[in-house]
Amino acid sequence: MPSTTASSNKGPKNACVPGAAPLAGLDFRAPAHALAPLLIGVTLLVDGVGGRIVETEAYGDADPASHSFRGRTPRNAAMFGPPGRAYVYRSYGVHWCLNLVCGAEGEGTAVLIRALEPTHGLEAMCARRGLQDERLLCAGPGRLAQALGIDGGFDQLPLDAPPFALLAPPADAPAPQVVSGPRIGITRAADVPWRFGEAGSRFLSRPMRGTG
DNA sequence: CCGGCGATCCTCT
DNA sequence: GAGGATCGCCGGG
Repeated sequence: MPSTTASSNKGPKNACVPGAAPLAGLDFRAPAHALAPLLIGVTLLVDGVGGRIVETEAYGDADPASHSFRGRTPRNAAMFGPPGRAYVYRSYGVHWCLNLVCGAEGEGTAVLIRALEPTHGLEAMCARRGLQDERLLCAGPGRLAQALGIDGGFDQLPLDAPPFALLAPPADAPAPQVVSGPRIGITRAADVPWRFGEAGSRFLSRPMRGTG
């Protein structure tokens, strides 16, 4: 169904940018705790490889668990830049982890992508991970970064252009049931229920215990 | 199935 | 100089 009334001012901001990848209709100016559950069910691709987001965590303004809590540093600079870009950091000196910067510019908020249901480029992901087991390909922030080939060179890259792509779920797809619970692997603000996941998904990094 | 620990490196105290 | 927004392996129950 071609629309002759083309682009209204309600459309995505990047709708007319040549070469721009879709942003799945998401508004990255939203606060992290509001955006994080909306990302469940969205497909995340890097160079066409990736899957459906099934687990996220919000890291907010004045959040003691956030890398941005003690102010801007060289490592977390991406968090204080414009929303809609990547923040990639190295964890435990070994793993890379991907965040999507959101909120107001300079606020220092982001959403950590914790798990994907693999859907695109299974062969490439298995090769990078050295695994056959589909369930473990992207079940964790370090695992999914390895599967998608994400490293420090992806820090600060915009999410609305290659190699990144964010695809909204099909219009006829049932909305995923999203549950929340405490975030994983942190010591401060450990009770804040800012971990979000698709209920019943077998691709989570760990089972969701929390309430819906 | 579960808990413990080493890897590995950079950041901030 | 300590400690991670982690992972995978090892050992024991």
